[in-house]
Amino acid sequence: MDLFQRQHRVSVDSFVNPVEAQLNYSKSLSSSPSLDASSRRQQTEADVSVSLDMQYIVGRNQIASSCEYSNGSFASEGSRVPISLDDASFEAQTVKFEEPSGDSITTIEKWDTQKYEEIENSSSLKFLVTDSAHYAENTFENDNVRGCKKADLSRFLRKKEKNQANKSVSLIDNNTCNTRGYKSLSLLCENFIKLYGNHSNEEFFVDEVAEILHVERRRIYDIVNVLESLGIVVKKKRNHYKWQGVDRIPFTLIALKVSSEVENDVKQQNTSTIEAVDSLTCSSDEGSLSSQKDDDSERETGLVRHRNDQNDKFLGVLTQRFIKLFLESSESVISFQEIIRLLLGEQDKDMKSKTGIRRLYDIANILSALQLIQKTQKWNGEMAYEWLLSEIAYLHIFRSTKLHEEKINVSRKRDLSLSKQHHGNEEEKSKLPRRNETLEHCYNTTSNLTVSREQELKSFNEEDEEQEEENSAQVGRKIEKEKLIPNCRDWHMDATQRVHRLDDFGQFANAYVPNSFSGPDLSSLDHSTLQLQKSLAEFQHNVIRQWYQWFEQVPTTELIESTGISGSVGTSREMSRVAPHNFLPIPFYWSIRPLAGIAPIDDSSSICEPASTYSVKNENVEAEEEDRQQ
DNA sequence: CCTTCCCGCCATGGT
DNA sequence: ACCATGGCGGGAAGG
Repeated sequence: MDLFQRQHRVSVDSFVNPVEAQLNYSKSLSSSPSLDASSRRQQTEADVSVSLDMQYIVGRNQIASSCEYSNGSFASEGSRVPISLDDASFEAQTVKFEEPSGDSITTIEKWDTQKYEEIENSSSLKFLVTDSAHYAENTFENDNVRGCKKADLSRFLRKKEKNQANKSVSLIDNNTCNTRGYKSLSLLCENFIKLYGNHSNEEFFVDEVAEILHVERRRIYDIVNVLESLGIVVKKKRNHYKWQGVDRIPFTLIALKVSSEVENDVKQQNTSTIEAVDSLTCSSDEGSLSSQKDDDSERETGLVRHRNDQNDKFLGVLTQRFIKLFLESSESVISFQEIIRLLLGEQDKDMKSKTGIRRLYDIANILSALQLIQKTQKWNGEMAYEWLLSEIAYLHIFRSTKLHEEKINVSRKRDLSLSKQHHGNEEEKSKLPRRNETLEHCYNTTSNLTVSREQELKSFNEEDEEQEEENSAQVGRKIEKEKLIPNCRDWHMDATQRVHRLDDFGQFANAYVPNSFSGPDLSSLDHSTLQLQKSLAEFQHNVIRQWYQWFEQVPTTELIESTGISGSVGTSREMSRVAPHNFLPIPFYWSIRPLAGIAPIDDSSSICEPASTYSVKNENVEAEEEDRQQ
């Protein structure tokens, strides 16, 4: 039992790869105690000690542990210990906790709360008993109460008959629905997402959705506005939206990240890229040059209103800025007060910004329903929100290919458990310059897109071959991987039964740039914007490739489910809604369907999805072709 | 009491 | 003129 109280050393850059870190951690438990465990976040200190004194049951197959760094900061889900279920069905819960060596530590049956508490009291292991139980309860038994069955509801959507309506009403419990919690925006958003999930291209009408979800139309707008700013839905026309799918999120995030990088660049030095930048971040009017000053003056005020013609939905803009905050920050946890200050400015924060704060609550609730953020607390007790998506995703984006490959090679040649501290420090120092470099690369590639793409693909294939030649053991590993991928999927599908949202990152989607960057009318875009969009797509393609490589070199002895639960704080309701997908590192998920991901963007035939999904892209291509013809 | 944030009024602007 | 949108803030529910 005291196994978990041991202090473990954590090397700085082991955040790179959660699976790897996981394995290292497993090794460290089973063999030598001084091996690297993981910290998911970069720490400035050389190492930090982690005490694994708290364990959270976060799902069916695992416990998440939280760890406390020696510098006082607190991070969760740093390491995970796998547990196994005797029975496959969740109802017959006999849970066996085992340490990685395989010895069973404890067995608990039936989610017996008392037993949990006994153990919790008698040992250093701490379980979030009630929350886990609650979690299980809610995802199964209460599914009909809290959730909406997609089949029933969409049938209702089609027929729209009164009888069907009654049936649908029964899905939503009438007695529990009265409390405030059951009317929350986040829950509503959850249901909304459950309703459409990743069924891209499905179209819906605001009034219908409102009817289905039993809310006022006004609430739908709240959600839709946020979803739209994330690219999940697109407005077609009045009262008419199209569901693009939750799998747009990664791309929107990438785009946001890129745009904030660009903004930072502009702030620092006024380079010649300014026009391009302007057209990327704002709507692309003809006055891209002249409209530069008032932007700055507005920025001081705090309440930045982008003078986007019809796109200036305050909630949407605020949402994007909200997210950018996390994408820019080196911390994953930002206190709510800080968010208020950063987004709403100082202001007489008594009455006036009350409205803004209300909106921030709205946004935060919706985003947490999307599993992008989660409510937590800082050590000083301050209410804060935590960004839930793994940071690796974004770090990898801005890592230059060369260095990345170098690193892969290095790590491939030596044991993964070796310390990489020096390497990590170097990386830390050269981080900023490389970002710019990458951006430049991003721009430069636009000039010769098709060629560079060919080259890239070619070089990628070559690399692939090289990799196989390089190490014959690699082949075996690869085969193992082949087996593994379906397993991942199985797990994935299996988990879907518990958490519907897991399924939401559906088919791989192509590059997408949200409206707020491109402006609604793609055909009217100027040349540089198109170029930028293409380069973005190129960029994403590159990222995907890198991720694929990353996955390639992960030693695949065993994959461990990752999780979203992290904080020790939070109401049980919130905990109950935590779903793993957010922590499924995006690349990990993507790697399930690598071929789709690697498909060249301009070759729509090789993409597994119907071309209609890529309306943005297609329009883009069309516009481009028009350009050429003229 | 303070924090959170649901509700719905009503101005605005598209059809 | 109609009505879909969505900014906005009162004030209720939760802690």
